[in-house]
Amino acid sequence: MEEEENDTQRKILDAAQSVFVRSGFHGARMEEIAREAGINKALLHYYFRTKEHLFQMIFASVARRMFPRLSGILNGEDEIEEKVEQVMATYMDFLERHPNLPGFVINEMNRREERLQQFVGSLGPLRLDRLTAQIEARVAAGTMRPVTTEMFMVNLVSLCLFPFIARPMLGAILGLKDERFDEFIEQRKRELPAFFLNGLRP
Amino acid sequence: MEEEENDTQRKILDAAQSVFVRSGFHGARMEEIAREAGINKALLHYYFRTKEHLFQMIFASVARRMFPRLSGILNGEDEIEEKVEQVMATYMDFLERHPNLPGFVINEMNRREERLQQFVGSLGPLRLDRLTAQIEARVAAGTMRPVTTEMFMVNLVSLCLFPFIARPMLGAILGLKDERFDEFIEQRKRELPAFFLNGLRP
DNA sequence: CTATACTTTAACCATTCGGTTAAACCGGAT
DNA sequence: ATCCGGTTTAACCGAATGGTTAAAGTATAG
Repeated sequence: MEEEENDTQRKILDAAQSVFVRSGFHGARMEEIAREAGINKALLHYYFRTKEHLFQMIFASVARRMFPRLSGILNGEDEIEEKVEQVMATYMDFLERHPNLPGFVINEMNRREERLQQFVGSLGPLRLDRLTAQIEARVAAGTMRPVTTEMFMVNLVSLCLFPFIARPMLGAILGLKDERFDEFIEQRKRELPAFFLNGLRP
Repeated sequence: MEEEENDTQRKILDAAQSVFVRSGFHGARMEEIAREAGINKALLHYYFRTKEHLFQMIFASVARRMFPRLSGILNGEDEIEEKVEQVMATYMDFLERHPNLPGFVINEMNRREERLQQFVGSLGPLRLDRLTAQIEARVAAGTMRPVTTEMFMVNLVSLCLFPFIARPMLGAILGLKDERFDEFIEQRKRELPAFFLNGLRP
């Protein structure tokens, strides 16, 4: 009785995500998805009519997971220092487990404007008023240099996300491959909050 | 007599870069490149035998321009503060003029390992020993918190590059579109060096 | 038993796309 | 006049690919 959302469908979605993320929409082959799901093309189309349709499922699902629980932390009651530490830890832990989701999402968004809507739609509403209030209070008190919430957020996300998006490039330029890269990330997790918070001191 | 490297060839390369950067290797269509160059498919293959061949030209050329003159500045004689300001200014000016080159390069590198070689080959040798010496001196003097040259570089590049790579995403999340985005970047150019340098204070 | 949903097999269609070919055209250099 | 490289036109090829179809097998629930 349709218990657990159907095993085959699950296998298809997993395979599709793997292939789409690895190859992008244009590079992905339906045949490959079928093979990786352990089924055949006919059944694939039986479940998901078109490539476009399947892709949209995957994209929405991946986009939804791109910022895991950060919104809650950022608009919570903790002090800024606490928030920054928690967000960075949470986010980089997540990225270590899913290192190539962001590159996929960002790239597909660059290619087709329509995906923007899907992306926005998949996001919970981003409420940052409490964070903004905290920042403004600090600035007014002179304990933080003037900074907009936008700038704050972009810096935060840049520092977390970029190394994963550009991983092969960093590998090539700085010789950060595999284990070296993992070490690098571990070190980064330790240093980044202090670096970021320090940068905001007046 | 073969004056200026051939006009048609130039037009083809320009069109190819435009299309490849916009659509990626798999998304790009030879027909479209021909059209955008104002010629036809036959002539396109007359100049560049295969899509792969044409792509490699473009990729190498674009990769070569991805870090314009940063190496020279970073290993120069100036003080670190001066270097950081110059690098950020130079780089972000460049990125304002070529906002989508990095996304293209990084993405293609993510898709096919072989491109790493091409990328590395297109880079001048990256010498950072003088910068490293400066950092170490500062750290030893207690005027800078301990940081590796790698971490220094990744932070620097992250903060400059990421907003351009993720431009549509930032547009969607933070409402930074077009003019707003340009303003944002201008503001960023002013604030970023101080933020970065400040982050390294002990 | 039988209806129904799931699954396989295998062939097939239409389109797209990279790439080729052949013929003719054109302009400038010799 | 002729030669030649660049250029166009237009047709064509072959492979890959998204998608369809028909027929048959399997399982399970009623």
